[in-house]
Amino acid sequence: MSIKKIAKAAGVSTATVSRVLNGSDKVQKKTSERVQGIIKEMNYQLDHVARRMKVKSTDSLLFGLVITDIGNPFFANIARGVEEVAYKNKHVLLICNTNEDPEKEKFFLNSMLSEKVSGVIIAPTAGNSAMFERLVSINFPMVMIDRRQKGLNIDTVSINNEAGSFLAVQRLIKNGHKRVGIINGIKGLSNTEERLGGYIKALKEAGLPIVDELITYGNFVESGGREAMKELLSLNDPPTAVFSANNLMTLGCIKEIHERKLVIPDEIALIGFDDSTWAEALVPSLTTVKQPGYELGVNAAELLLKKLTSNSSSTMDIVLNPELVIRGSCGG
Amino acid sequence: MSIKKIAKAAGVSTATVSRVLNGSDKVQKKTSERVQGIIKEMNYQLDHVARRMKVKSTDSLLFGLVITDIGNPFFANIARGVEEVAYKNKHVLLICNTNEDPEKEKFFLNSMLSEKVSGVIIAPTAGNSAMFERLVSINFPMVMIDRRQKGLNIDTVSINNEAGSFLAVQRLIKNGHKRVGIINGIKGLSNTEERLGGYIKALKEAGLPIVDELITYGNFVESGGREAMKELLSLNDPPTAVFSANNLMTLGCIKEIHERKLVIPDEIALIGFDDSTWAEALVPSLTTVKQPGYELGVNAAELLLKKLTSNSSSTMDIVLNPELVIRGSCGG
DNA sequence: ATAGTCGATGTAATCGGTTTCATTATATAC
DNA sequence: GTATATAATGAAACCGATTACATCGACTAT
Repeated sequence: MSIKKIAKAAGVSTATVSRVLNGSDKVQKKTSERVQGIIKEMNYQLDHVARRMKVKSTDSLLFGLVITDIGNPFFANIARGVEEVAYKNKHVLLICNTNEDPEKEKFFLNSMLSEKVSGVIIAPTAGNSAMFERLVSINFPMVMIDRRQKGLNIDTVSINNEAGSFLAVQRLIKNGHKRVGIINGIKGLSNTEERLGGYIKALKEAGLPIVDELITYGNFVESGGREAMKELLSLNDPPTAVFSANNLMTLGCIKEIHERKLVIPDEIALIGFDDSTWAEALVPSLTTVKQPGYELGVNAAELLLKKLTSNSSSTMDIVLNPELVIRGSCGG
Repeated sequence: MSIKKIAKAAGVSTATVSRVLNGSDKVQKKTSERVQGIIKEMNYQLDHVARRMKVKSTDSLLFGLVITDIGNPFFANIARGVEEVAYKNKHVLLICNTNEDPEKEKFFLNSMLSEKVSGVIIAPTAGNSAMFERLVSINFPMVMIDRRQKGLNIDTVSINNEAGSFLAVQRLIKNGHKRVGIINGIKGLSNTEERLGGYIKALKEAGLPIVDELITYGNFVESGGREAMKELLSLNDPPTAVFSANNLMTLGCIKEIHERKLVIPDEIALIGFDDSTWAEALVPSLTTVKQPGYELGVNAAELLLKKLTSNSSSTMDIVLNPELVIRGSCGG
């Protein structure tokens, strides 16, 4: 079923059908109605692939979303937000999951170009800065989320990681802890660095020393959190409180704590980053820094849409504020 | 950068370039190498949109995935599995999230057609059977997951829900419970019905009565589980054990139980459906029926691929077996 | 030397839309 | 009644690939 058949059936040219389809005002009401009738009747559906060949790529009705871990509820929430806005604007989503692998990311970005998406929303890995520079230089519409790449003139939507981390660590200190450990994310990512920044700031503000052995890194998944927790708990003078910079790693922490039969928060206090559905169900319930993932997704999608319609090349950074949700695990 | 420019630069026709691109054997090695050199040099990337217009749609290198709740780790795992197989086969994924809304689902399915995906993997809502029939009748490659539509001749990959539910309820009975409640999913879906089947079977086998008031329904999200739990606990003779048919609803249950300060498993035993990362971290840890979501996704994608290359119209049902992961919440 | 094969390559149609430009029909001005 | 502006529509080029068919040259067989 093509536009040609509709044109023939309606006794008009394909140009007119196309105009009707696109709601052009240059077609007589009578004609338009007749054509629309036939479109309905013949159950015609526009071929987006063909359309995409001619139309400027900003109108392709297709967004790309590249995230690093679809299994992490934080990113799932982002996807929900992006999808919501996309749906409202009749866009459809190409979603890719890099699993923090730069090779996959490169393949996916090339796919996005080759699929002629209008633009992409991406949580970048640390390994493709050259490619990002190239994309920015050809003015490819892109919004970075969750992480930034320094020195890149590009729109970003992120969380104020430093503030979130600061709030958490400050709280632990306020509750009397002097040795606070951190289980941070992947080195080299902006969010990891910012979270470390907040941690340090809170310690400094309280006049506490920055102790190297209390600063550990995981890889954003459960096993990494568990390993880091083992490391911390094996110290001669282990921390009495821990801030874990990602929800999956927090689960790893908790499992290690349970295995060692330590009592939260009396023997070890804990605050996680990124609130989850299950945080409240834990015993004791988990204090977390709540990141507005859904809103982040919504904002990123709206920003991308705006980008596509305006032709200004100016960029902006949207920073969403996290919130400390105080529950039982931090004591106090 | 188009095939035309490459052709000009290499002094050959576009046909030859296309042949080189597709690894056709009818091109001289010398020519092929020269063209490939130029492709590299000019950083040419094939335009999949244009390609998709000519090529049979089974070769479009694009899959659709339609799920009902990307925020549910079960579906996130499925997506991971599908994506893994897709990536290995150089496919890219159009992912849509219906949120159990048939209108959205209809829109998405139409989009998929219009985007000329090779095929789709879908967890159907209950509201579009006419459309599914139409799609099957035009032989549109489709694999249904998690849920089936009765009377539809279509490939499916699902979990043996009845067996899973049976295992759970049987366990609760074995642990001495005589009044076992169920919090089931959305009425009208095959998985919901099958889970009810397993529940009934286990009760019957134990010679226990089927009590209507112990059978409740939620909507697959936390709030629904909580409401259902309230209902059960408000009965004159409340159940001593509950089987909850979905992980998010289980969280709702637990929160309600905590609010009422009931002790799991002594005052109320609990088994959930679908294992989650957090199940083990709860206190007591949560006994669950583990569904192999990732494997389900992998199988669905492989089945779809097979479907596309074979031209047999025969269909199959792949049923994966769940597993009871016994932890603390079921007592015993 | 001629015909017939075969392999490598080119020509041009095609996929299904959009859009520019030309054309026709209608309305308005004088 | 003629000229001109304006509105509605059509013809055809185009997007960037694939591919059926045509062509051409080299080689083999007779």
